[in-house]
Amino acid sequence: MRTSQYLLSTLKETPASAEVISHQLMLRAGLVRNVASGMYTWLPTGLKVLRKVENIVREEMERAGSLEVLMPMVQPADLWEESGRWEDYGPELLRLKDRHNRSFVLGPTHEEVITKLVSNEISSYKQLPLNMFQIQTKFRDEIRPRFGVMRGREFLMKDAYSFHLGADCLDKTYQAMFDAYCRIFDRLGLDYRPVIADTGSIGGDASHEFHVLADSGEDDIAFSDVSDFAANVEKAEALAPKGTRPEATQTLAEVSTPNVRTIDDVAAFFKVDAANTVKTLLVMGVASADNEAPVVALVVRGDHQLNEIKVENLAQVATPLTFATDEQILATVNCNAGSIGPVGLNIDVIVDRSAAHLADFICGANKNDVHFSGVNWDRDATNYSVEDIRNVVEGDPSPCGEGNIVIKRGIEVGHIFQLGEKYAQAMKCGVLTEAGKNQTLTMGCYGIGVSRIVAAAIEQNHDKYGIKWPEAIAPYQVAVVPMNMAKSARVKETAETLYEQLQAAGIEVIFDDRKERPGVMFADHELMGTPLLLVIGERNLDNQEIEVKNRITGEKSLLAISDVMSLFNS
RNA sequence: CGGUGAUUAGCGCAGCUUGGUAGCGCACUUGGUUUGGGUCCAAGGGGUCGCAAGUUCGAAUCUUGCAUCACCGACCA
Repeated sequence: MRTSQYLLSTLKETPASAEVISHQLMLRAGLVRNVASGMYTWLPTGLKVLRKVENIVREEMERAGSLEVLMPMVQPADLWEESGRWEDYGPELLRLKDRHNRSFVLGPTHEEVITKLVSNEISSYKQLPLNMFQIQTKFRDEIRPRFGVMRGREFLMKDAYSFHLGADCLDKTYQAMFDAYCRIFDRLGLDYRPVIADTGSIGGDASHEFHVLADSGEDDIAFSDVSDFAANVEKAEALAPKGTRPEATQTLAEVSTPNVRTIDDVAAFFKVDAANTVKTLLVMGVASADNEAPVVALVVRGDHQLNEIKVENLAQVATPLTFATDEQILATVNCNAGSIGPVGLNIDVIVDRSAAHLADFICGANKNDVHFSGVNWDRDATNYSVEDIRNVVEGDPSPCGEGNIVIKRGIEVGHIFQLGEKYAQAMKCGVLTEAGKNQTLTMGCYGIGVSRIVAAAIEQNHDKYGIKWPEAIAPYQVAVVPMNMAKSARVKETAETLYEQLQAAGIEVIFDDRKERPGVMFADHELMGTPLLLVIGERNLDNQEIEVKNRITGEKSLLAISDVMSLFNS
């Protein structure tokens, strides 16, 4: 490609709307342009990268035995009513009507369509297992699109769905997909981790997320500093502290604490670490048949955070998690939120494992402006149950039993689920077994955010000059950059010849034939991240040499013109 | 959806307090200059100041409403 015939569209200045580095660089390097909130046009350079990611994903999915299909982006509402998600999905599902006033949705995912397809096409166990994927535009009406294509409303996704007669068969495909995902991210040249995940709203049993590690990531991942263990912080189990609880050494004391409300206040007032205090949160419990919903107390150590997912999974607590209002708090404990404590509470009290391990701690006294010190479980506070209800923090023992927890940020680029029978059951998708009986199928589903990967790759591979593409997804492998070609006939001739040779060899080459100053050309190619620059100038032509510059390492070297093709022999 | 802020040339911004000819830098066009790291000089083109209503002789500027965009929280590839 010649730059003179290309849409380079590089920007010197950073558009103000771009927050994260990948978004800034994608705009500056001319990869994408914003059309509306969360919707982007892919320019030629960006599309080349997107297609490369797509092709790696496609190749590895096919290698793993998945069959490519293409389903419509617009789907009839009937299907969604059948699965129950017309009700469940909420406003993220963009609904529309056609000219006949029939309802449709813009597909945020394709479980309904594929399950319907399989239910129509497959009737015998002999046709199973079956695994199909597509690479297609999805639309989710995100509450808050941000970070460019990282969280767009319209985005390119690879989604795969597998169908099985039983859990064993699903396990095998799940493992095959897990392995395929590892190969995909290996080939893309990304630093990633598979992590144990919450199954979220899609529901189901086993689930792993694949995260690209980057400080700008939106998810917290908990790792073991020793083993391979990695889990989403929401999912990571917080183990009980080792050993038995220390003995009580202090007596219970009531202390007047005017204007001491927050944990920080309490710790400062008593001159203790927040870890020696507990906070007590009141949330709504599950209503029984004849009663209104009761209030339930949750107790965590002052330095810990409540994990809402873990709490919602408790039988006593209402879903979704709802905090008690100030009026309900007053009615229940007769004090303000800042002075609640577990001593003498006559409601359900659920204590986190770490909080339950404390002795001689400090908590609210259920009287305004009063706290207890020297509190001890069983002696002072009784009738409670102990559960894991907090987020893990750095330094906690790893749930795998080896090492301690380290927390890093990740960008979720892939997610695999074992769905179970949820959709197959709702949409009556079954086959006749060997015994001639109808059996509902078990499903798995496997997603990869293709457009998000492009942004994630940049987050992980850039410097102050611009993008440093991993070789596998660079839009061009090499740039031919002639110095002052307009004035030097032999520079021009050498550059043209090299360009033709490289093209003839099937190498993706961009030839900067603009009448620009060298600095402009260098800046543009470094911004766009082309891995290799061939610089042709009068300076080295006397020796029949050109300069080769490696974008990733920054190394420069001289090379005989006759040896240029040897750069690409691999 | 809640909280915050923004909207003036393709991009980045000033002007608004105190109403009176719409400006700067980058980009773009033309000519010259320069040519191994975003040259320099000169001349030019480009704006219903987000939309609507109101106040006023007169509104980018004041008032009200709406829209859009972005940031902080709850959702997800």
